[in-house]
Amino acid sequence: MCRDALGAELSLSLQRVPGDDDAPTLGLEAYARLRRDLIAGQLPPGQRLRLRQLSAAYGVGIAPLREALSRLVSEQLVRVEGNRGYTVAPLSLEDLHDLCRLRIDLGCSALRQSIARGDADWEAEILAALHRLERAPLPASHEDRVTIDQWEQRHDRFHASLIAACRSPWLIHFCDVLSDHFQRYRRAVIVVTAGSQELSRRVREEHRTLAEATVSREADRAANILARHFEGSLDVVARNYEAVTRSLRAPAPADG
Amino acid sequence: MCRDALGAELSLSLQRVPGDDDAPTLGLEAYARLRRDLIAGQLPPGQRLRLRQLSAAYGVGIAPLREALSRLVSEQLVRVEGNRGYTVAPLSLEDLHDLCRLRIDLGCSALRQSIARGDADWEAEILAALHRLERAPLPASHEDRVTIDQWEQRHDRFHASLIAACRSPWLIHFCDVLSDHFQRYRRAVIVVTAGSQELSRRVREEHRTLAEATVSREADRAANILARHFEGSLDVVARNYEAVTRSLRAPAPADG
DNA sequence: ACCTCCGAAATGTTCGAACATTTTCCATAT
DNA sequence: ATATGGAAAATGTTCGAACATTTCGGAGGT
Repeated sequence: MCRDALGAELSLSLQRVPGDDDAPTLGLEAYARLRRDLIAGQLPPGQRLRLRQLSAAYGVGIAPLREALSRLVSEQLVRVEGNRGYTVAPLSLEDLHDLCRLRIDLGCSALRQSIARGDADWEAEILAALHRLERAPLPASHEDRVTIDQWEQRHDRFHASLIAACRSPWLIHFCDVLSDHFQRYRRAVIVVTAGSQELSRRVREEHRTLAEATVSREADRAANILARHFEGSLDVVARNYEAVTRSLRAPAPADG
Repeated sequence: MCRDALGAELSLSLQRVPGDDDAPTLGLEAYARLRRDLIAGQLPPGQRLRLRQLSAAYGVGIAPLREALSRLVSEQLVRVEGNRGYTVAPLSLEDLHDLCRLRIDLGCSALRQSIARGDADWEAEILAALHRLERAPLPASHEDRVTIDQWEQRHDRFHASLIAACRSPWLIHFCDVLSDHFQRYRRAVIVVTAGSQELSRRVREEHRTLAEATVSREADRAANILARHFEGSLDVVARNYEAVTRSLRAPAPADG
């Protein structure tokens, strides 16, 4: 009986339940890993993605790699040219501004709908996500990927919780897309935000008041805070982005 | 000299110019063909996409097929489950309503921006697209794919021309996504629209006044017409969709 | 009659090699 | 020196076979 029970348990743990979607194929794993590295900026914009090189780096064959890259092409994180391979999608100031304008539009719309339709569980999730975000340490350096990853994950989750009750899967999807793309720009400058006491204090305050206004159903105020929060992020990122590209375009005037 | 010139011309026509992106790989061709068939409803919602079967039908190997399907997964036209293959994404009434609500929101927003920023070329394109749409014959039957394809193509192009000047690539992209998905629902009932004199006359009138209001820069009126045009399409499709699924769910009450 | 187990068939996944295209680079001619 | 042509290398693409997983169906037991 003991052996039978053990056997049953074993087969159960190996079996796949109907709603299971962990899907442990190499193609899907490669997709997740590439996506993470793309958004985190580990693979620099414009860089060519040579297949044999990627294959060695990620330890998977070319077939699952191409599958993963194909999905990323549709997500606009990767570009493809027939017979000339894949490259990391470039960043640009125009794209950044377009991204942010729409993020404000869609985000505020989603937030208003969420406020109109959310229940107590939705409110609870927001407060929980806010708490986790506030407890996440700010990264001290560009190299500290673990801390950056954790902060970004909790930040994403907080913003996702705000609009989770809007009952529009497509709207949530589009907000996610924009959020992921914006993260590529933000990752480059997160250390700046973290380095400035003034700035990080302001951002924390914005998150707090945003959660407060949302949970207390003040739609206009919440939407306003969200819009200004996004505008503020754009400001920081754009300022820094300009500085970076300027230094790349022109030779350094003083210390060259 | 004659031979040299001929040779030069030949090599030129075979060579690829820098900005060329026709990309004649099997993977990209399969992607385009599958996408067309998915949107046109040739591959019914929910149907399993067996690889060897598709491979035979489309005359390409499994590798390029998986590439194509992976892209379609990201576009939400196909679903994938690890180790259990691909299926055509299902349709649902909830999805249809979500789709249309957002189509109205984003479409009107894009139209307003387009009206604010468009130039004379943009106006000309709208009038040209409207003309082509009005000259497209309406399909007489469900089987008449050539006519349906042509009408849908011109209809898409007309709506695209309206928002082309909004200067927001992301907004245009999202509108395209929604438009493609909505087309899956509309295709099923286009014959109904075409069959009703009353309905097709009304739709034509809507397109005409929409173009007129847009070109004469009456933003409020144009946005209003567009919203009601989308609502009207939703109505026709939803009514028909309900009828179809009802007849599938319940046995026919009279002639069973 | 129902359930469980197990093997066979079907199907999805991955690899390595073969093939095609693009890119690089060097020899040659102007 | 610069431009041209074309081999050689690098890279992208595709195929067919091998491998893994899932699904189907029947044998055996309760």
